[in-house]
Amino acid sequence: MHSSAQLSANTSTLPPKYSLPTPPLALQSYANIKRWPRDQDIVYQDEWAEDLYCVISGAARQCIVRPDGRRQIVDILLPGDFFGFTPSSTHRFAVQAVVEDTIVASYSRRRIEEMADNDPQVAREFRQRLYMTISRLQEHLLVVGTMRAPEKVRAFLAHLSERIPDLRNDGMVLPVSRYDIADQLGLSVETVCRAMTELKTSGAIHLGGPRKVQITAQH
Amino acid sequence: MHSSAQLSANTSTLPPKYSLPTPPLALQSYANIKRWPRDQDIVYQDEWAEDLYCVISGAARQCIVRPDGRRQIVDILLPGDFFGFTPSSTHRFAVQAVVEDTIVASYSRRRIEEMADNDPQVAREFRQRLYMTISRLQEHLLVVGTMRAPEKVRAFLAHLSERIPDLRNDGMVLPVSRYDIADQLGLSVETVCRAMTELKTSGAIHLGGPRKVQITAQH
DNA sequence: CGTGTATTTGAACCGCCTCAATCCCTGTGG
DNA sequence: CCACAGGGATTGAGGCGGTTCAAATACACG
Repeated sequence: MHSSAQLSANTSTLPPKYSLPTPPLALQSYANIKRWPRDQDIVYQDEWAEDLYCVISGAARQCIVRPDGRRQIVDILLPGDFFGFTPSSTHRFAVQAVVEDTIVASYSRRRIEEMADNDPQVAREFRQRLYMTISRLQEHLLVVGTMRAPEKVRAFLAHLSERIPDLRNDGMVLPVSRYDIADQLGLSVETVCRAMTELKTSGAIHLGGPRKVQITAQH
Repeated sequence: MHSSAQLSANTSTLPPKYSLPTPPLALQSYANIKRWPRDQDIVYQDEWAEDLYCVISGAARQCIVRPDGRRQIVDILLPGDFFGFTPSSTHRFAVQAVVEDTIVASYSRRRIEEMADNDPQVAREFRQRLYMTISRLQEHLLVVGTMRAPEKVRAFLAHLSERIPDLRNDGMVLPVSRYDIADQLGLSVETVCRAMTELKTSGAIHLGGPRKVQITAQH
């Protein structure tokens, strides 16, 4: 019954920057696992907020489409990332699978709250996740607010490479399209492309195909 | 001993959008209250993260100064807002008083965590605050990412007016300068000014002095 | 191998930034 | 009481970065 032992032991010692490696085992038995096709809505905009979610594998985007058609991505969600937090009774943002067969665990909000009430350790881990979400958002705000296009893209790639779990020696495979990058950074697709080639030319990154990026150690 | 009764009773019923009206009474006895002069650092960038904070009155900005001198404000903190959350062991961002005599309560992080462990109700309220912080950041990201200057300023004013506690009939008194607005929206001061006069001209807002703004109901 | 989508490149335009100057408001000292 | 100083706010002119529109290329899938 007391499930603390199953938790990844990293609530007092401080975890890596933006994500915890695994979904919380303590909640495993309550998880409702689903597999999602690409571009499918996992959470609809303004949907009633009954569940919380954790990405198991793949990737998702948390975004909103404004009346004028512009889309803003507020967060890219990778394995281990929770989403669905809201102070309101509905989800303000939609969440969509970015890659085919994205696997997501969902948990009854009410049940998670109950578990947190009964097990301080669960509550702690939960808070830890919330801290990381806040940290990620703030860091992203910094990028969107102060940088120019090539810098933005560089920072985006750097942050992503820190968070991507299966990082190969020859670089990473981008889970997202240029459009996704553009919509997250507040740029047009074209500008993202230009920034990308500029970074390649300047030697900041190496491109082995549009989705295969390696960040160069030095400038 | 059991302090739940003192809490503002709004953890299951859902609270207003971005802030809770009062600081949590349950923590009152542990609060370390301080008064801050304008522009003073309440939290230093990269300072060791031992405390959590709650604005009692006045206002504060959470920001960072980049190597190139550009400043980004990631959050404006008003009465009832908590700050100091971080998954790391240091504070990534500085927090400064925006208005003279800003009053801030600080709490030992460790002690708060202990209280949350012992009292589920405290933990719940705490999570609620975290949700609101996330919500505010996401909303802000939306503004910075998708809008153009006048729209940004308009949205900023709208959000602020929803959060400001002492809202007078003839509008609100801006706690922040044009520079603060600029640094939060990723604009230059001049552009903020131009946007401001444009909004005034178009009738979207009414200005009774630089710091006295009234948002017009229509358009 | 063809079709549709993603990515990349080019050219012209526009919004925002920079630089500069002026105005306004407040506080201070003569 | 007024002159002055200083910081915030505003307005103007010119340049640059990013957007938009258009087109070409690369790539994945049937």
